[in-house]
Amino acid sequence: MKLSKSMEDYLEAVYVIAKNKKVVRVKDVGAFLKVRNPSVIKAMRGLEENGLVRHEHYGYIELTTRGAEYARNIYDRHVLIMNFFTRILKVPMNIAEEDACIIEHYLHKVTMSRLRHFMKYIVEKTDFSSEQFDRYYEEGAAEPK
Amino acid sequence: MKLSKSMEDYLEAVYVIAKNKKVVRVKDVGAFLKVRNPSVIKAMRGLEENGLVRHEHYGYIELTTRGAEYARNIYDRHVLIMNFFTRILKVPMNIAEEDACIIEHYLHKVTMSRLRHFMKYIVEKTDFSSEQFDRYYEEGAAEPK
DNA sequence: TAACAAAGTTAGATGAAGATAATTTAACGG
DNA sequence: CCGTTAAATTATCTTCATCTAACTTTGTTA
Repeated sequence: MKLSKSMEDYLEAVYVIAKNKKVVRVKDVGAFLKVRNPSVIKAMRGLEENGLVRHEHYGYIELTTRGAEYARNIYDRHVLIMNFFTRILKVPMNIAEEDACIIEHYLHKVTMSRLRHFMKYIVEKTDFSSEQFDRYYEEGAAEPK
Repeated sequence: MKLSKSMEDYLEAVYVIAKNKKVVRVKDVGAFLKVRNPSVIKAMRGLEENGLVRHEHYGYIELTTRGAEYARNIYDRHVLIMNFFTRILKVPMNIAEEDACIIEHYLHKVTMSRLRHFMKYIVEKTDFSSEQFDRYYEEGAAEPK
């Protein structure tokens, strides 16, 4: 089963909030994703129909086992992409976060796998240095392409 | 002015088709993007309102100067991302193409700039070898993470 | 314990992006 | 120069993801 980007966002939000807050409420998800409550409700209904969350009427939101698996998968992608952007490319945090939030939903499994290995490889098997690259970038960024 | 992903796709399609075909027609764009003619018409109207294309009734589609600039920008992103995926990560063509088609619309200018410089840096200033990485990947891909 | 505030829910509207079906135009061959 | 066909266009519908406004429930507290 493959969710839409939007539904994946809601699922991931529940996952992330649950990691820090014990219980997850509609308004937490809304605040996290910057959407209104009715949007959250509707999304939770969709996720519930797919057996990914439980949502008690006027109550808490919880991930099912399957939901947690799916969410962890998305979140791992998020972290991997973030690491590539911030540790290798040295993109500023806030920009990396924005970019990761979107493309985490779209990159092919194969691309993710190769990216994961690439990061390991470049650190362990080459003389690449992110600090040196950063200096190189700062010097050359004026005349790009 | 920032177009939606969908509108950028249409604009880029016109640009790419125009590079190989002299004239661009509604059905060419439809075939390229795998959408029906009415969707193309509606999109062209939108691009026209933004001064990015000209579309004669029952006639050809052309980019304006501004449209060509915008389209070239998207296309350059596409090529850059494709190069990263295929030449560095060694992701198979068809997968790289799919991924690039989507994320080209979302990556921040800064991220693109850093990626561009990174590719230059890694090739010119480190001992990274894509062939060697490919071997490393094939050996290690069985036990990921 | 009544009532009030905050959170949740429902109903219904909007806008984007696509589709189908029906109509109109263009253009070419007999 | 007329008719056929392919392409373009219009009108209308669907789905998705959001919103606002109005209502209900819950839980706290005076």
